[in-house]
Amino acid sequence: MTERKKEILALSQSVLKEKGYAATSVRDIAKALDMEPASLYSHFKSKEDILKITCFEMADKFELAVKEVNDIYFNAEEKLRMAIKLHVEILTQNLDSALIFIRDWRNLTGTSLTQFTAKRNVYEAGFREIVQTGIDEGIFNETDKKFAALTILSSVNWIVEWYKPDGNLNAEQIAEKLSNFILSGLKKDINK
Amino acid sequence: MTERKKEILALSQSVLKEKGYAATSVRDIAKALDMEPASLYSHFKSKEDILKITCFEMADKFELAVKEVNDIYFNAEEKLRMAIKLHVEILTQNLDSALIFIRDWRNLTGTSLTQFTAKRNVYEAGFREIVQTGIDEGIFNETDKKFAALTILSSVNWIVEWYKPDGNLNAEQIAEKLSNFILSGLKKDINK
DNA sequence: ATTTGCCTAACGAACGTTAGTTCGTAGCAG
DNA sequence: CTGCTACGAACTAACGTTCGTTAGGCAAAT
Repeated sequence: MTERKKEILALSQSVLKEKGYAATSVRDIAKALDMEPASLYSHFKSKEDILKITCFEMADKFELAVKEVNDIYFNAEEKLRMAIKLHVEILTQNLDSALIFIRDWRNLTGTSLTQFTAKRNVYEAGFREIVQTGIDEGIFNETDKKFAALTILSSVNWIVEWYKPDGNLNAEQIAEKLSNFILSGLKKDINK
Repeated sequence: MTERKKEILALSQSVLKEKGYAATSVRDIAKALDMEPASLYSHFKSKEDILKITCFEMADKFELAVKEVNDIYFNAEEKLRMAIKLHVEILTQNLDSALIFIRDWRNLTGTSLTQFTAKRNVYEAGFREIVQTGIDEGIFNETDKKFAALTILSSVNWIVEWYKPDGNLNAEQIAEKLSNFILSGLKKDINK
């Protein structure tokens, strides 16, 4: 991928995140890039190509992160905290792509869609494995693993909806808050 | 709203939930209804009209629910459990509309968009108030209220992505699992 | 001399929407 | 009960616009 292509991709993503993939036209993207719509096709095969690259780049990052966490040995709590931290870092360092990845992947078609959901399932399975480790170690409540993994991911993913890079919380602080919340919940431990 | 209009609205929603508002054409909807695209305009002013009605009907339901919970006196934990239960019930009883409400509201334009986000803020404020009550009563951890409310709402809303009406969990069971998770987290209380 | 990056021009298809019309039926007057 | 009226709900046809995309050319960089 040439520098120019990366540049155009990044700018395209910042346009796509605004109104969503389906509601954004190739002409919208071109206008933001101050070029003609047709010129985009010197770099990308199609509009969907942009979506595909975006979604798969993000999916790869997440997949890699969760594999990394599950390979290294830690106890389950450390694993989960690390997975959440990496996840939040990926999200906040790629806010535009992340939003598109989370919100617009459904607009993929054909084999791209199939392959994407497969990748996504791998990632979710990685999270479930972490939860399972915790249950095995006896430090997590016995709970529906799938349910827990989905609930964790949903709370983490939602941050793309409200996170502002210039806000008063950085990625690490958000990750820690989230980890505490997910691990210990809202209720005070009165025995502490 | 006539019976026929309700019928058409419901069927339109079941079409819209599939590919999302922006990616669904008036012709898609008409085809599912086995009628001509133009005929839809006997019932709705525009495509956006369908989205508007859907979003505001749902917003009204949620707004009403959280008001109800905050008016009646309970302790904070009961309040939160009740709010989550009502929220899950509304979601699961209106799965199509709920998905559109959560995913597609951004496609609203002009004053509809303004009014919608205002309604949504009212609802979120209601949740924050519940969290605040818990902090005041000393049973919830002191935490960023906004952060907590958003995290709670995100985990609850995500169920529209995976909930299947014929699955092995009904709305009440989901609500209870979610409440337990949100209140106590994943970590076992070893002092119990 | 070839490649790269963008251009102009235009294609056919699909888009949301409107105008005007037809058809069945409910309500009512004779 | 019949005949007239009004209206709701659908139709056909088409509108102007926007869509994603392609073909082919041109100028600068390699």
